[in-house]
Amino acid sequence: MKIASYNVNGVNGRLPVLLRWLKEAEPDVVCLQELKSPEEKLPVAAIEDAGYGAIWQGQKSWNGVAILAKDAVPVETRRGLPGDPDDTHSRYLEAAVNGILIGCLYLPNGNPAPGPKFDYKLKWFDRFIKHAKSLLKQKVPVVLAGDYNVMPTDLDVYKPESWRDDALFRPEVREAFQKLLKQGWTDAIRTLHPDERIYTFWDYFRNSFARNAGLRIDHFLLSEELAPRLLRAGVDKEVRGWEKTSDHAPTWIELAGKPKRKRAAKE
DNA sequence: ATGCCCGCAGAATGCGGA
Repeated sequence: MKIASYNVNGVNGRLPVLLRWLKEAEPDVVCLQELKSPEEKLPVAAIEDAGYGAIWQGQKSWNGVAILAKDAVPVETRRGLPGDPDDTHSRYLEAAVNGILIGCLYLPNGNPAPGPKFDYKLKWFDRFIKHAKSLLKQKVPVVLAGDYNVMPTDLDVYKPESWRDDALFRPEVREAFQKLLKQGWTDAIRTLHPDERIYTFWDYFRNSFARNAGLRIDHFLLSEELAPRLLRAGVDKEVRGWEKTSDHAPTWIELAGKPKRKRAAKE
């Protein structure tokens, strides 16, 4: 079973890239972030035609998350993080698919730091940590997948020195990430590739992708019930080189155990 | 120290991204 996460940076402008990647990569579950689309403009039919059931949390202009499931409809368990009824950002969706609880998140960027946006990031992170703990207590297979906007260690940044004061790398957010791991979550990519430089994002400036000046900010955290099933993890880096592509590349994990699929309609 | 390159909203630039 293959579960992917992809910050598409505008789901409508990116639809050809997304559809091509879905066809080539054939993920069973996909967490999307940064849809940047109001509810009424979400490309629901195109995703269904590609063979995916989906649940969506859109928002005009910014944010937005979705969970896609091949030949299945995700069973929604939560929409939005608990802890702040005034939070209007579309950044968290949760659903059960094939016996796995999927949390799809788009953690706030937080720049410039310090400032109100960084404060919002830290508060959101704190709410996320609390919710993650409540999920662990359920003792079920859980994956928290998405754009965390955090590089956990120096190994996750092409040039750590120049990112020290950035909202994605400041000590407060790296500590928050470590706090999550200490609850018992497994960072899937880093666990399988402990010493490898792996990036999931290359910004549009400065010819970053050609220079491989990247960041690892898209992560999969696995609960203790799910971690033993982890087989492989990787980044579909070539997608970052396509025309009209996102600044993130699709990132994925493979778990032991096939999803129950409906039989194909034709041979 | 700032812009670079992008998408979006919506009609020009401003905002947000990371």
